[in-house]
Amino acid sequence: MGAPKQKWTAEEEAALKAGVLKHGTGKWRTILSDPQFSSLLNSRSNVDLKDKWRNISVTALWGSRKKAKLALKRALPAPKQNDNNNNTRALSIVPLANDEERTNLTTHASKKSITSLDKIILEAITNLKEPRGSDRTSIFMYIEENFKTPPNMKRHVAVRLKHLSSNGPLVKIKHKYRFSTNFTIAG
Amino acid sequence: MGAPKQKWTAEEEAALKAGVLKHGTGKWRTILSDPQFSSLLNSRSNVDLKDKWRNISVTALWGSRKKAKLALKRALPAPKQNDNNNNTRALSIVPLANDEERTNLTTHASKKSITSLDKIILEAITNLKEPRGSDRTSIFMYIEENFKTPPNMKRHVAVRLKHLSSNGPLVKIKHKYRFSTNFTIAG
DNA sequence: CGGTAGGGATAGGGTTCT
DNA sequence: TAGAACCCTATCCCTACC
Repeated sequence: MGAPKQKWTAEEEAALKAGVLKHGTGKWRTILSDPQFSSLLNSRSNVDLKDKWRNISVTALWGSRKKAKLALKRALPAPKQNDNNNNTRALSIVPLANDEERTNLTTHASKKSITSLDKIILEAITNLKEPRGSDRTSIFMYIEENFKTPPNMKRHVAVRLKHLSSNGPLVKIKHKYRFSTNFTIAG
Repeated sequence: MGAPKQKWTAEEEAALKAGVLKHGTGKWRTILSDPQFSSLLNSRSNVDLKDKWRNISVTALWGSRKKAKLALKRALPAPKQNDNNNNTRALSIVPLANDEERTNLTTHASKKSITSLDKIILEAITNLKEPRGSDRTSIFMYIEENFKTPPNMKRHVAVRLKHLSSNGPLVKIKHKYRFSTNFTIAG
């Protein structure tokens, strides 16, 4: 606590961007030592520069999509399960177009253009990183956000969840104080 | 998502308080990993601990002053040091009522009904266990949380900090990249 | 040691639920 | 309106690797 967070000012951010343009990314100490920037960045360390640049990059990547998501979230106060589509044609789930984004966030799932549903479910649970496991709704939402899905995705996912937890790599967790059942990866 | 709010039990709260006294504030993951507390807190995340500690601190800090302060805070966008209480009557700081808790959890501070301010300051720094020392604000907060204080406590503490660090057992630490000064116990 | 990359933790503002 | 629980993410810290 001895240190309140030191928020980046617009000037500092501009200096960092200019520094990267001049010296390239990964040259944090060089940027700091450049007299052109050192006065503006004198309260930052090379590691601070690296972290801030990472943060700038991430928000730039996600910026547009995030706003759409937030708007959606506000429009739907209670996004109740509304799966009235009984279509039963085969599943074909493919990753969303902008793969650089996904690659940033996933550690192990790669850019295959077609992935099996079970793998997608495991990826969802892994990346959601919920300490007590993820429930079906969370898993649905993750998949919807990260893959192009057919209208009956939820039904298929529910079937696979049941299968994976009865004789596979998933474990059901029923919380003491909650109603929903969560799923985690066994081990 | 599919999860009603999980209210904190008294046991969990006690475990959290004990954990903070043992490891210091801001050591949420450490507290969670400590076998002394992990079983009691196993349904909480490190972020849950942080949030709960914030709630505890806020409600403990302000009994009656709360509303006035909040109003003030909203009125002043940049809340500069505003200690306009120039009262100079003597300090009388006493430990908070629930001494069983404090005594259970602190190793050396005992239940004296009156403790000298210098001792309280050392207790604060010791128990906060901040790796690079604690700044005045942290010390103030610790004292306000653990003792019943008069309105001009901060002024007196500031005076004693200056004294203790100029010719006593405290050492000032000035961080390379920051403005605030921290204090640690010399040795 | 000094430097960078990347994972992970924390702080503090916001939001939701009761 | 308020308080408690929870979410979001910029900032900061730790460790592995040169």
